Amino acid sequence: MRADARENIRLILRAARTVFADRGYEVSIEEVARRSGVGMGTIYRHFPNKSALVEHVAVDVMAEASAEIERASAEEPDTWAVFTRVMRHMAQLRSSQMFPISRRRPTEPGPELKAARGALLADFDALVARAQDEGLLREDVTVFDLVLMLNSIPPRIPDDGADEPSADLAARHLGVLLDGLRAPHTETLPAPAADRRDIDRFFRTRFGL
Amino acid sequence: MRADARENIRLILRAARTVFADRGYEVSIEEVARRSGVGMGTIYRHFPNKSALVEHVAVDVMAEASAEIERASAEEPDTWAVFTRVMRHMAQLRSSQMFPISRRRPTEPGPELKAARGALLADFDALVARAQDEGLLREDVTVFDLVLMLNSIPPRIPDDGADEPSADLAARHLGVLLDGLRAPHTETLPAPAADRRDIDRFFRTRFGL
Amino acid sequence: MRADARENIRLILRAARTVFADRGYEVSIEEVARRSGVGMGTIYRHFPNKSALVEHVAVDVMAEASAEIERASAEEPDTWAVFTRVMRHMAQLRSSQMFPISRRRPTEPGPELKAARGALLADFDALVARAQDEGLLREDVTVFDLVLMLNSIPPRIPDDGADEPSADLAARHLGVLLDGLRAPHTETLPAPAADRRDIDRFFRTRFGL
Amino acid sequence: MRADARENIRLILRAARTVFADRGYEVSIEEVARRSGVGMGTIYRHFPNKSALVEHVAVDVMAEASAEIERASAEEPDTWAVFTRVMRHMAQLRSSQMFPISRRRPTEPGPELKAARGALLADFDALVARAQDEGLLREDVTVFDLVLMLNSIPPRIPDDGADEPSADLAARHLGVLLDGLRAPHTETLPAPAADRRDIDRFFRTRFGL
DNA sequence: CATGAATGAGTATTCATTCAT
DNA sequence: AATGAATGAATACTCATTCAT
Repeated sequence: MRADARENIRLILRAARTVFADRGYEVSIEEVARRSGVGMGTIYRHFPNKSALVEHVAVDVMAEASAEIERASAEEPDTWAVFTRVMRHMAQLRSSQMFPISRRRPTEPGPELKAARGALLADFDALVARAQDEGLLREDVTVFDLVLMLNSIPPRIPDDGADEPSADLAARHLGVLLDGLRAPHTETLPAPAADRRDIDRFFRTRFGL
Repeated sequence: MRADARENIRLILRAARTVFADRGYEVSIEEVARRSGVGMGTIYRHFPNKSALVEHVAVDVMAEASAEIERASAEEPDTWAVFTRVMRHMAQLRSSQMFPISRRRPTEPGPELKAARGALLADFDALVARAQDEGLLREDVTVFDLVLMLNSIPPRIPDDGADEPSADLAARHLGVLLDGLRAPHTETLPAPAADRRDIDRFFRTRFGL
Repeated sequence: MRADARENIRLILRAARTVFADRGYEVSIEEVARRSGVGMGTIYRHFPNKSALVEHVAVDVMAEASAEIERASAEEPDTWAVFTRVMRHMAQLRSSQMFPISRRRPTEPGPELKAARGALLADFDALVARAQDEGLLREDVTVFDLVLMLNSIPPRIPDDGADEPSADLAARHLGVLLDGLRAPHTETLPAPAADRRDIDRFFRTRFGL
Repeated sequence: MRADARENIRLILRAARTVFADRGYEVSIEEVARRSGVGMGTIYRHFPNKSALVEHVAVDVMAEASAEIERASAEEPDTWAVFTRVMRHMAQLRSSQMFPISRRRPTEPGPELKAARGALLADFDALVARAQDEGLLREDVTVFDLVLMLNSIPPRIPDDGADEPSADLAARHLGVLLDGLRAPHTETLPAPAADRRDIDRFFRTRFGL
């Protein structure tokens, strides 16, 4: 692969991540191309279709999240500190990109996405189990709940000049969630209706991918 | 107004509410028509354009939420019981419809929507203040935080026959949130970056309306 | 036929004539109904479709034109005075309605229209021949030229309050035409490419009917 | 700009001019695309909307008319010859395209259109004034009358195979008009109801643009 | 390889016509 | 007989994807 091609892929992925975060998965490929500084055709050379681009961004974000779990586990002495740091990191990755929502007809995710997702879920689940074992995290939540919660944190809205009052909202939202997740708890959660064995189906119905 | 016309409006609003909840604001009018059992033209007879239909649904939902605040306040002896009941109700109204999200160019909301929204915010804010005064609800959240939180609760995904494992997720999510909202709390929230005086702008940037 | 039905037909035709004149043949039936003060269904009770309504208006106007030819011939001593009076009358009937222009797929005109058109053409042709025989009207124009000319006179544009500068334009246009039609003349006209035997086809391609 | 794109623009404009002339401004973009031999999307790549396409065609035609005024003024020795040549040229440009008629809600014309229209009116007005000063053209007509007259000349109707008897009609119509415009004259025209200072308004109410 | 022009299926909206009230 | 609500075909416009330059 030529150096400029590799560089273009980098540019595309960086722009896509930003623009998907700012304006959602529904932005046109032309917009992504404009922000990348490359032509539309270049995007299609490297990604067979729009879903593939979205998937690639998602895979990158998931890999970063996995890495952060590992890093935090190594660096933080306290399991709750690891957990909150990971949660904050994932929230900052702009969760709406991590598990991109599209109401369109869902597509079957590619193997890379499945792999990255599986790895992330496994890593995250291990952390969750550890925090629960230590009595820090309430017992009645699962990694699936957490993924949905992270995904629900409102994305930053890009300020178009004026005083955009949104920068803090995500952090405040996350703070409340963390307090709610800490053991012990008062509210009793209804039991999960089903166990979440069919991960793919869960994500496919929840998200576009 | 003829009886059948009134009935059709009811059918349209009911179908629109469901289909918007299930598949988002981006569904085509044709789909709404199909699910209503009426023709597309019938929808356009009663609603000048798609935005008007969305607004009408949103106004209905908000009015119901306002009514529920009043009803719960009258019926429940305990302020926290009022609060949780209202939160549960609003979550069940499928919050994603209450404040419909669209990433498209936002349109200026009509006066009915502004009125319903203003009324709901005022009613809800009074309840929030009461709960905070009584030391039940953490002091550092505002009605805007709550609106965003409600809106973030994952919508029910329609089960297409198979074992849809989502029915419980919303309730679980809300349970965690409620625990996080209860005073006292551990996490310190960052101060709001700005006060939310420009309600219209807040909603316009956050949601499509 | 009930008296109210007959009255409704009158109302419809009157409104249709005005609104077609003001806003063209493309106005919706709903608009015609609104201006008539009757329901859309009533129009369709009396006229099988929109073309039929247009035809009926056209037939009425043509009949009036025929009547005016007869009346003017009886009242005016001078043939040129007859001719100009008829031309002015037909221009005032708002020629664009007399032969309504529609660029849509032309429909086969009904027998009434053909009859009224044939009668008018015959009457008008007789007048033209008389004026030409007396050396008043240039020899090289035919009744078909005149019909097209009348039809080309710009309709009055309804003034929406402001100072509409159009009231006089039609009269000025007609004045120039009449001077151009008077014998003798300077310009030599190209010979007609074909004789106009297929009257129906001529009108069908020229106009919508 | 790529060569094929430039070629496509040329094809589109040529087809649009013809099809607008033949069937009016109301033809669908799909029809224009079919006749151009390009896809609909290609038209929208080059023209943001239908009005822009219509305007572009109109601007082209007006520019050609302006050029013809200049050319004729340079080449013809006699002012009346210049005038008739220009009139014939403008009639052949198919006046219905020069000032496109649409009964739909008029749109504000773009700056290019206003400029081209203003330039053409100025050039034409100078010629009219010259012809009137030399006593060749009747004094009581204005450039606005002439524009409307040109616009009233019936467009060529495309012959769909059969013997279309219309090729000569426009020339005959114009001949009569020219005779009517030549000084001296017999008919007295009513004074203009208003002077035509608001050119934009005049065109906007008369035409669609 | 990169570019961006071309394509055409999909969507919101209008309106002639039908039909239940 | 009158009404106006219901229908759905037609049309402007968008955007994912293909392909000529």
